[in-house]
Amino acid sequence: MTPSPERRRQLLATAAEVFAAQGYSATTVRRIADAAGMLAGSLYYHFDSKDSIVEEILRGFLDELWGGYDAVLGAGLGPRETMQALVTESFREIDRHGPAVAIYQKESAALAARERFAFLAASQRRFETTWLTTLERGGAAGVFRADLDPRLTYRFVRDTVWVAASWYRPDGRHSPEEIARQYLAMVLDGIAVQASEEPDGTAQSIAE
Amino acid sequence: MTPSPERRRQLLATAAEVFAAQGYSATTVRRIADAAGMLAGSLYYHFDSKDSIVEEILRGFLDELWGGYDAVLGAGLGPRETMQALVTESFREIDRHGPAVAIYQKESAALAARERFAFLAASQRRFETTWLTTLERGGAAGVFRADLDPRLTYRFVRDTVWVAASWYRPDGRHSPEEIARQYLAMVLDGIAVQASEEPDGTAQSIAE
Amino acid sequence: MTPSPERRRQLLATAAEVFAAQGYSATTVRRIADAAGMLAGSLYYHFDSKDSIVEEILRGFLDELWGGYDAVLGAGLGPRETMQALVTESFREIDRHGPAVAIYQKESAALAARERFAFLAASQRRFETTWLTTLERGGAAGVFRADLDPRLTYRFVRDTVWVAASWYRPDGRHSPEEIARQYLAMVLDGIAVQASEEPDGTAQSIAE
Amino acid sequence: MTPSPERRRQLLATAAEVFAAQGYSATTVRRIADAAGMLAGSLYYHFDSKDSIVEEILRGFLDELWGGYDAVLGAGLGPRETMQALVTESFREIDRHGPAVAIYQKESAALAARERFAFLAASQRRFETTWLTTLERGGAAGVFRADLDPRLTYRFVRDTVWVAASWYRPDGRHSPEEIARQYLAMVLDGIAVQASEEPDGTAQSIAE
DNA sequence: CATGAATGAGGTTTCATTCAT
DNA sequence: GATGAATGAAACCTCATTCAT
Repeated sequence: MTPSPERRRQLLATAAEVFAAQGYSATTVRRIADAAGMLAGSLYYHFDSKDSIVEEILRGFLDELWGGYDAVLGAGLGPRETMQALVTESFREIDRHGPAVAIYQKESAALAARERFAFLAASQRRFETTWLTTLERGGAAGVFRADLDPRLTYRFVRDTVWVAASWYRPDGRHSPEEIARQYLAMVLDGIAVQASEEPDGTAQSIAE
Repeated sequence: MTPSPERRRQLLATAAEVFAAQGYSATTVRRIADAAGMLAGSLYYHFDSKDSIVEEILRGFLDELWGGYDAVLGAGLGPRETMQALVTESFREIDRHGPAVAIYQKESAALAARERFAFLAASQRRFETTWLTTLERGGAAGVFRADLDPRLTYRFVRDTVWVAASWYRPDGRHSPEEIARQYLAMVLDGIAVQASEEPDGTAQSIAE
Repeated sequence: MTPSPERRRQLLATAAEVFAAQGYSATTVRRIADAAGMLAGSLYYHFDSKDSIVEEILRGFLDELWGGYDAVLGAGLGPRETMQALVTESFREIDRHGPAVAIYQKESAALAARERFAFLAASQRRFETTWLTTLERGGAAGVFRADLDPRLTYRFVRDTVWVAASWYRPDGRHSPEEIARQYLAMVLDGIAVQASEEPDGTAQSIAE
Repeated sequence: MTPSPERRRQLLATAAEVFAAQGYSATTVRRIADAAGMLAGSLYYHFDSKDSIVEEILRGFLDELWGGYDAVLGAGLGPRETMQALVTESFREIDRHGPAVAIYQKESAALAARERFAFLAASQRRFETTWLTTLERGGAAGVFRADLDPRLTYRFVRDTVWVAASWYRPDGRHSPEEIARQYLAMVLDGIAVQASEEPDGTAQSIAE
């Protein structure tokens, strides 16, 4: 009836929600099965193990994300535009796969230590390189402040964006692009009123 | 239960480190005991349960933090100065009790749902009120931008600060006050070069 | 249940090989299905259960074996010739249904305790009677040594023959009759050089 | 009270009996625990896994056995005496650790395929070398028949001895040395009356 | 204070079996 | 005849917790 890959995707989505809500380790395989309307053992018809479920969730997320990032990085944009595009891309990913991003944010530090999840560590290194390069290019070009440690800035931007996955709800009133715009406004220009600033007053409340 | 509060504090510190590194649920009581150089069962001479260990860690953290926050809030500062003081206070707490903050950041969402940890939810509500009030005072006073949704800004600031606990190392080259200063520079003024800005070039690299 | 007895026989042969190689309990129904090129569930079109598969394998083996044994026992041979004929018959069975014999050898002790496999215990009793009678007839007739406990000799002969199923390969260089001949040479006359012996030098290497 | 290594040995002995009786795979960890008077989970205080239990049983058996074998092989005996000593040693091992030998006999073929049990395969190769060398020495010296394939003889002797572990009971009427003597009488001189033979009539019934 | 040994609940996983298609 | 998906029982194992010593 429903073709197999579709069922798999449903189950992965269900599992991702539970993992995101309870934490990977605190989530029992039975809770996932409950949420999917089946018995715990039945999950093993579709997946090898609990580990393989998160692995598939995280790989799917990273593959898609890097697809978007690579497109941005290959577009030959300036540093500020690159940053804007990367952040927008990230919020789109949060919009589409919020639970996967939340899992990534909360669990990858602990998981990355395990051989099976070495790809997480690899991806983290690529993130760092990507962002540092962009920030340093911006520093050299005079569009990003020179008085900030780029590694500190990198962590600031990285965490600030991903942590949004823990509260973002895709059914809110604003598109991911709109949220990205407001986030970028804060990250780039700060929340304080600047001497030269001309507030445009367009920002509105974002539903939780 | 026992006469030696110093041993207790050592054990709590050890437990906090393990919890912070592995996650609460993924940490076994035996791992804590290993790290403390004793057998798992021996921990129960000092503590009632695993839950009571995190509880004590988190209560200790929150008590200390609110001590500092209340002092700031009672000092009659302006919104910008209040914000600066709160963020500085937070980094001091990260400096002193990094693992506790990391646990709070990662686990409190899941724990808060349980009766025993209702104090976490209460504290979260107090956080929200405190920050929203400060941000709104700042908005009314014209020191914080009016074009940003305060609830979005609140989450942005909150996450941005606490998440630092996951990478901050107390043995780094900079004092928590210095890190707070740089963080505030980013949050308040952004990472982009502003038209009116006079970079002072004092920021330096912060060791991980 | 089904019209194709040939398919059934194929499946039984496949199952017997897997059981012989891995042991009955350690063999999963899925492994058998894999070896047969189908899914586990599909086996249940042909057989009622895993138990019924071994049962059929073992019954088939014992029926055929007793057919041969009964022919020998009814032929009115002397004890030494009876023994030679029984051993030869056994090696023919090993040749034709090696895996079934190996299963019988390894699993029948454990299976025989179960009601369903009572026929194994019955067959074992018949074996014992048959061999003991033959050996005792031979003792009385002076063709078998009188200084050996017949029950010990029985076990010696029985195990010595059946255990060969675990290494015998039907594609070796020697016919089962030839192997039986050499085995009988050892069992009857020993491996030591006898004072009166006239070695004929005909024995050759037997392929594994 | 009872010191730890002693408890361990008790548990291993209990486990060995159950494994020998039911087969490794068919034995549940709970059955072992039942036999030991504890709960299944409690076994894991003493052992890492079911696998590690058999491993320890088999290693213990092989270590002890090779201790005895090496002493024999280093004694500079002739081939016939070497064979007699090895068989006697084997029956002593069956006497002391019957269940371990039975497990070895029934399970080692299947287990040896697994990395963890590679030591079984190694030991099997050493067995083969040891026996083949002895048999060939005997063939060259004219004490073992030259008309038999040594590899066939090797299997015959090997199986014939070990398989006795499946019926031997240490509380029987005969010492292991006495059983070895009778077994050697059969293996060396056969069960048939030889032309030159002088039966001494000393052999008696051996209780099962 | 700490250990060694155990408990008991529950977790992940396996597996024979069923059944609609 | 076979598949795909699921069931349910039971397997192995983990782990917080207890307690006599």
